[in-house]
Amino acid sequence: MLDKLAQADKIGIDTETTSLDAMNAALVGISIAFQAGEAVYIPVGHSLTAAPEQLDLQDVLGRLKPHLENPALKKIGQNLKYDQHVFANYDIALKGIAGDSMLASYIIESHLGHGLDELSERWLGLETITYESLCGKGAKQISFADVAIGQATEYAAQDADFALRLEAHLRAQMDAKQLEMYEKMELPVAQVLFEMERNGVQIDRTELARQSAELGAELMKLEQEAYAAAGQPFNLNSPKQLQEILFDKMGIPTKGLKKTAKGGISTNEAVLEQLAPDYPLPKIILQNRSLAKLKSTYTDKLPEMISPKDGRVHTTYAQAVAITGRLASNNPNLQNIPIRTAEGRRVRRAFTAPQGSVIVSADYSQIELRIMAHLSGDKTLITAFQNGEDVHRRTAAEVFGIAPENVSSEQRRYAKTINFGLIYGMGQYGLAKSLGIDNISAKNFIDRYFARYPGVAEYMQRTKEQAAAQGFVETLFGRRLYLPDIHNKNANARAGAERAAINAPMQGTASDLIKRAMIDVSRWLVSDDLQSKLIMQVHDELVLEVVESELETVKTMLPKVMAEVAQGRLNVLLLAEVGVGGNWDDAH
DNA sequence: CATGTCACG
DNA sequence: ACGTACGTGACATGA
Repeated sequence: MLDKLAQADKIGIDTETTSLDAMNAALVGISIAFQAGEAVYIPVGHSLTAAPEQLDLQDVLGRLKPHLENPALKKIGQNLKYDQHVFANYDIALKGIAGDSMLASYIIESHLGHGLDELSERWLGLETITYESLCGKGAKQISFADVAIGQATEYAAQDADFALRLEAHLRAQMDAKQLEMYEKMELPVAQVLFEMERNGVQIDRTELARQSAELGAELMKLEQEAYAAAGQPFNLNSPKQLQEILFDKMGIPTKGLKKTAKGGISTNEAVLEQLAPDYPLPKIILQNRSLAKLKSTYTDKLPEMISPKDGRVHTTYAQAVAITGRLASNNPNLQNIPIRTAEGRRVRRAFTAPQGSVIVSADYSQIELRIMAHLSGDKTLITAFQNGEDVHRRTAAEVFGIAPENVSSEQRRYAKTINFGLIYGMGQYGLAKSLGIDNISAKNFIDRYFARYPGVAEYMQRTKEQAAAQGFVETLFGRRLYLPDIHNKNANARAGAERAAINAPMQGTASDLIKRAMIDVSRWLVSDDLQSKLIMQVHDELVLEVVESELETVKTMLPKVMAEVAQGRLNVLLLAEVGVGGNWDDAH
């Protein structure tokens, strides 16, 4: 096999491990495919009962390392970022990553599944051996290390083989733009994500423990208050029990209250806010919900996720989940850390930089609105951005027919709501609700908006028509977003697809742009030999850990690099705003 | 495993 | 009669 490896210029590769958590996974075996239908499996970590005879792990890795680290030997796999972490756990830097079947599928059909089993069936018509068929599922699942060598070999070798075949097949389906997105955007981004995941972020455990204790005390008080208001104890965290207390026991009228999908009366925030002026319990529940969320999801949970190896938290970025091209973050999700309320925001004080470093955050200013200005070609909107105006104020001035300096704060708020709402395809109903005005006024307001911004109205219309005619819309860089429901005979589903069609090019183009920024920032840090590192991405924001000696350089260069990613492709400027601090809150 | 709820951009 | 602004992930409950 080593002889073959020395001759090969491209291989399929896959690892079998003890865990889905890549940075803590131990190797069980490695499979390598040389061509369609030809692959080997090297067991190195099976239990003795599963594989009585195995080569020595360190010996195997020592012999493979030069090949794995050889950038000239092309590696193809399924979600190679995972395998890259596994190899990195053994001090092997996987090089020459030239293709990834998961990312290839994502480029072609972001709205469908990208699992290897599913792809093999869909594209190659090949039935796969499933992981579950070998290891079972749920509580009774066994470790891959305990799978007998015969079965393990079939399974593992097949995965490397199918990934190799699939990647070639999918690559051949791409047009020139898609191929460019794949090779120049998604594959390089995967490398940046690998680095960011590996870097992790330092979390102050003591700070979170303090907050947990405070929240715990507050929650105890609220619990007692709730029991008193309800006249009996109950589980505040149970929507079912709460519903019984409010609408059966207390007999609160349910007329006009929102229902859940299953037809019960909802106890969500909007409903409780509605009831709060008339009853004490809803207000208590609202406070309880907000604090309980902070405690269970953030202040209690994040410390559990700190790696004992380096005292840092390592998220996993999912690159092929969101149909618009956005990333998603999980285990833990670092893209939904609270910011909107003061109590929630405190969680960010626990995201810290080590001694001698600071947190630097840079976020794109109104990137989706700028993209709307570009895509619609609307002169007024574009001019406002080019002149660095306050766009919401300008919108208010246009729509209310007054001078910008005479716009009241309420008028500006209206304009801001409509500017953002349009990005999501909001209608008069939604606008009326979020502004607290009636439908007719909302309709009026929208009409005036479109009269002042005819380019935007045309864009909305054009996008819907394109979606209906082609079944997909595109981002500025040619990422395709399919809308299967655009011809659904259910009017609600169809309307939903139309709103998605309007939103997708804006959200998707913004995603493309920040992905380019991540690639460029990463290359700049390497080429300028800086120690500063990317540690998080939150859709329109990049967060870095910056050594103090590099702070001035980063403060100057980071927004510059981020603003230049669209060079020549957008008819509006991009602006990135930088903040610095000892923690993520202060960096905002 | 489904449901309801709520955190983010 | 229903739903009504797009895209995500995580938690607690309860069947």
